[in-house]
Amino acid sequence: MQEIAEACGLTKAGLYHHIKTKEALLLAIMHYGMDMFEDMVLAKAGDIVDPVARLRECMARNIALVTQDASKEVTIILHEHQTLTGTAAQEINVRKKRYVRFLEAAFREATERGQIRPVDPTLASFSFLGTVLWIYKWYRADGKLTPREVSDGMIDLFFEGLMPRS
Amino acid sequence: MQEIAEACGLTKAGLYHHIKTKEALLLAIMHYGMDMFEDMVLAKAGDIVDPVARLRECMARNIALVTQDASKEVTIILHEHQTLTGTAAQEINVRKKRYVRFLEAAFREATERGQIRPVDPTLASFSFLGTVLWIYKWYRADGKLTPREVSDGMIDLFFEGLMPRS
DNA sequence: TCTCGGCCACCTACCGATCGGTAGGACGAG
DNA sequence: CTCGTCCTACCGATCGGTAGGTGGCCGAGA
Repeated sequence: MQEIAEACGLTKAGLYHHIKTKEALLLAIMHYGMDMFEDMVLAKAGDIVDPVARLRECMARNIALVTQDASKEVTIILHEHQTLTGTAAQEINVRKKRYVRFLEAAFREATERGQIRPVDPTLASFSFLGTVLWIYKWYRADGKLTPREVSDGMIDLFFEGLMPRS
Repeated sequence: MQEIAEACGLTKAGLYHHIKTKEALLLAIMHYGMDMFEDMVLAKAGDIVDPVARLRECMARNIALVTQDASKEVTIILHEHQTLTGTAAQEINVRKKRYVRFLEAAFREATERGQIRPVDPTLASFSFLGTVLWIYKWYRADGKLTPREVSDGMIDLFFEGLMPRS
């Protein structure tokens, strides 16, 4: 809290004038991160009609978010996934679950349209999320891979698969 | 440290008789987790000749490790990935990187043999790891999915892909 | 066989530093 | 004069860690 206050150009007491507790601040940061996510991913990809195209656009935008635009704001949501307690934890979990339901619906729709093999929508969603969100653990902006290379490569792998097309 | 000592049936001073610092204890716990991982995954799957079969066995054993056998010991390595500092961080990073190199080699070998499409081995490895290791964030033993269902479903998705076989 | 010295595991009691948080006032703007 | 912002100065609790002992076990020597 000391360091956060200094970074805001305040003393600790000055910071506590604006927030009630440390956990309330974390909650506000996470809501801010979820806002950014919804603005930059769901709002842009959510109304694409074709479910596979919707999922591809979602993955591209989500990877961009994690690798560049808002890595700090978003990765804190990912890393501190067990930190909040009580109603604060529930608030964020509700917003997270909306994303999972959104992905599940897209996979289900794609299956029904016959665009993809019949797969468990839940497992497909968590596989999608693992591929995309694990990136925050290993990706470094000063590394060999550009955000674009990661994005294109991951999307190709996830949607086109490993096996040679017969 | 207080709680750990009590769980060991010791006082805090008694615990500190056995370890030097809190960080040294975390390092020891992580080495123990890496030992378990290498015993139960690499040692069992490492010498399978066929690279794709090797990767499939690896994924199955890794998912089993995260969902049942050693979730506590292994997930602490995953979650506290930025906690250690200095040489301790290096020690664990070296062991982690060995696993990444092992996966990369398998993907490269599978590509050279023509068993899979030509893909970037690094991206394929991190996609593999994301799928498998993200599980610790969402999987609950008392949930709907059994470890077996997760394992079978994830392996099918990762290796057979989403698209219908043409 | 007895005993004595040393060692090892572990304890009580405590340390300074830092933690999250607050009381009460200063100060500028309207 | 008041209201909202932000400060100085401080709080009790907890943090990681330690000094200095206590008590039991084990091997060596008489």
